[in-house]
Amino acid sequence: MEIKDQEKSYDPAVAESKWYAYWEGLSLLRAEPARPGDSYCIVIPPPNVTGSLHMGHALNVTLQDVLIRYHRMLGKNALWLPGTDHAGIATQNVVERLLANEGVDRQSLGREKFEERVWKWKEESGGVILNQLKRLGAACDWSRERFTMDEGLSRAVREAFVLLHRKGLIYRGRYIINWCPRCLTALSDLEVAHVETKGGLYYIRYPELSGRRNVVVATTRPETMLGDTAVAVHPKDERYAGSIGVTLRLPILNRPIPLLTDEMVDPMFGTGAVKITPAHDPNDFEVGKRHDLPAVRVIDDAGKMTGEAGPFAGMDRFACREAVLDSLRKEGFLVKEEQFLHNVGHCYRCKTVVEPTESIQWFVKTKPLAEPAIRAVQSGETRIIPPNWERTYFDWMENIRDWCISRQIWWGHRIPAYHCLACGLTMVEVDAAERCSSCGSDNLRQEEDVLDTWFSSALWPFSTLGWPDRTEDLSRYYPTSVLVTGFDILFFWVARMMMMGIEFTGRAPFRDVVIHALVRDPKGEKMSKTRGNVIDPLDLMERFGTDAFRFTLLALAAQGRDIRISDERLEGYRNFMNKIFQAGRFVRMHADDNTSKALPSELSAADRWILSRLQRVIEEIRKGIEEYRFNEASSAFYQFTWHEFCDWYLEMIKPSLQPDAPVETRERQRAVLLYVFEAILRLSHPFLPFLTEEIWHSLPGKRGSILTEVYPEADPDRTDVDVEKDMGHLMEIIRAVRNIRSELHVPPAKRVEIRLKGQPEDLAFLSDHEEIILRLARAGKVVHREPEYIPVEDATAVVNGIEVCLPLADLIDFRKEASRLRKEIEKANAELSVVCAKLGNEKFLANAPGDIVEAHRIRKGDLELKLDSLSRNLALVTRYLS
RNA sequence: GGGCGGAUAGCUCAGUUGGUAGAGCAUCGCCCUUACAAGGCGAGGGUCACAGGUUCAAGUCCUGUUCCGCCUACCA
Repeated sequence: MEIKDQEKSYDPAVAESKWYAYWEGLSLLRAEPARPGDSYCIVIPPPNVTGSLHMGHALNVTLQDVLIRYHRMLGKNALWLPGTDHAGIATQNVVERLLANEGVDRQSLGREKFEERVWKWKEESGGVILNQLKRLGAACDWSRERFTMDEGLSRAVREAFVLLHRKGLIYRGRYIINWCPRCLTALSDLEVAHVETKGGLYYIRYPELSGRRNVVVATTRPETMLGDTAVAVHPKDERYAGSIGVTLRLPILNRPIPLLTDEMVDPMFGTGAVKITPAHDPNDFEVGKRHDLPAVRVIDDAGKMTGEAGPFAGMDRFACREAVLDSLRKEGFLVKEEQFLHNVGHCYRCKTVVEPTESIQWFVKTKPLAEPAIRAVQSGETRIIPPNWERTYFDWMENIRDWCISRQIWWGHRIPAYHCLACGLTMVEVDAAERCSSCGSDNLRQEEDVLDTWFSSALWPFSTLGWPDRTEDLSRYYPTSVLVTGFDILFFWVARMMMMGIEFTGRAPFRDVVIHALVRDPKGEKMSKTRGNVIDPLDLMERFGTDAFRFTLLALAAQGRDIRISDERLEGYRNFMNKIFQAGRFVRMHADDNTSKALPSELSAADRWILSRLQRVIEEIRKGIEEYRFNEASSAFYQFTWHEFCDWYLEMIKPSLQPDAPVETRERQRAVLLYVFEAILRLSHPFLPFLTEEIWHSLPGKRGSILTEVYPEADPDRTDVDVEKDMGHLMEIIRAVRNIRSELHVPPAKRVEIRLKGQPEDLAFLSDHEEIILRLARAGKVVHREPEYIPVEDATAVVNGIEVCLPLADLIDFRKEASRLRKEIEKANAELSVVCAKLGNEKFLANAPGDIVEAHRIRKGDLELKLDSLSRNLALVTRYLS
């Protein structure tokens, strides 16, 4: 596995095609509970089996992969457990569509055949996304892959259901729920998406039976009037005081209904009178219960009007709305129509308008489960990151309502309840019941409904580890270390895992919950199929390489902010990948099998400088990863690798790598070079798994996978403040010379002389490292001048009290030089006045900390010195001009 | 209705105990210098949305305003 050196630039396809198989082949991704090390565990948010990789997955998975690889390199016993979710309604819809293409519907196929068909589909197409995760580099332990409907997890679901039922935390009853007339199932409150919709507000006159007076009600859904069984007003509403208790006549159907009072009514809205439809409105349902009103279902499961709707029976609910309005208009009952903006609930899977409907369903009683889940976050047992999501979590948990968990679909965990057809008893059992425990009849029928997909998802962090069995994995890896997820499923999933995790294991399922951003298109719009602005991660990986793609996501992953992905950004990081690759080539040109792996004891200033910088960047990167500030970690790495290691360090050490350098110097230099570069690769392996593995194997020496290397640790003894300062000055001098050369258009080939003027002690370090200045500033020689030296025909700059003079009499355009100096003076003056203003302020001197004041004083001195030199030099130049 | 977030260089965004405003891309010069033109070197560009306040000192803390997102809610 060698890189061909004739390749001029990095070709990601080559590296990406081989290394994943290599890791898998060596079982490097497999976790072993028996191995030592603190455990570090992540369970993947299981993608839907119907899914294919989108940007959200890519970001989510990249973050987790960074964490897993990082902690593995730290020596932790790391497990990343992958899997997929059966995604009840979504999957059923997909397969139903396939069947429709064949001209078959699920009813005619029958439940059993249909389920077989879905399983078959799952086996054939369900694995697509997992292979896509591999392309991303996800270092998951595939030997532990799970599926929410595999045998173990299904048993966990039944077990959980039974335990909750025994505790009275699952119940069955007739309530109003959200019904999707297209999916033909109940939905939980969360599965209803509210969409602001323009509609009408219709005022309808309900006459008193006596005929003397009328009550006018306002409604957005006139068709439901057919199911009205009362009209309600607020008890303190004086407008209706005289009418309370009278009987009204429901228009069209002419049904007598009472006028009653209820606190729920807002007297300020509409007319202050509300029509009550207990069968089709959650509020009305409650009112109906309080007043013992009949509930009349006028809309059936498919959204068609029932026989109760009289003349409208069989009509679609929306057609009926118009028909009812027509009828009311004709008969003079419609007194007013207004435009009205309100929220309409839609099925989150198929976007059909949801119909609130009264029916018999199963529910989880959530309050008792929510309380400990709230406490777990309050106490810090689980941390939510960034913490501003805590409030959202608390708000939802504190106002939680019971969770409707039964679904009238076929694909999912069938509820483990058995109805006795003989005596009517319902039994809830983990294993299929054979006889009625009350009457002994064997005429039992299992509940037809299946569970909400999110019920099994709620068990995911422990069911995947073997629960309800007390497995080795469970005790080793639970509670898990971190959950990485998007905020869109905070309630659907995170909150419920918290509740169930604590209920069944006694412990919150995660140490940390990391909430990351949404990935948007370059214009900042949410990607969606209907908008047609979906960016395919696989396409980006193809075009820019997986590592560049991952690095882009990481660099943009600032906490609490959405990500806009764009080609420009990817290009930049693709170039960075190539930069690292080229640096690898450079290292390979010099280091060989004989190069020492240990750092030599004797180190040049440049070596000590890069090593010192390396310690700092190691700390920054580690801190960034540990605090989930991936953008900070990646940008620290970028900055160091490109602009310090490549731009400065490599350039500085080139001479000592040349054949004419003394052998010992060369060998020492090679050792340091290899050492630092290896550190760079190890540091970035969690970000750039393919590139680093590729280069790692190309370096001299026999090597295993970089995946199993130790992550660099900062060594405080290698940080060297002095050398950082000295080298900083040296670099500034070089920059100053380059600036002058560039501004004055000195020909690149011109070897200028550099005269450094200053106090001997300030010049000492520079004179020791003249060769670096010569090389990087393209100088012919460096000469030191006493402070008394007067640069008559020189271009000049001032850096840290040292005057940099370039004798360029023959080359200088003195007008340009004068304007360059004026610009410098202007800048320095502006800054000086700010600094002086502060130092002249007594309150500043009295209140600001000593080190700040001192820093200002030093700054002032520097600026004055600089101004002094600059203006003197300007005077010289202008004299020359005239 | 409630909550959360955003407004900083032409564009996209960093900026965590308040202490001299940063990056990438784009722009403008110069350069094929033997790792890299997917490159190197240099440069220009910001009254940090607006108005107040706290402080010696505010992009950073507080209050209010405007505009833009998102989440949530049983006003028919």
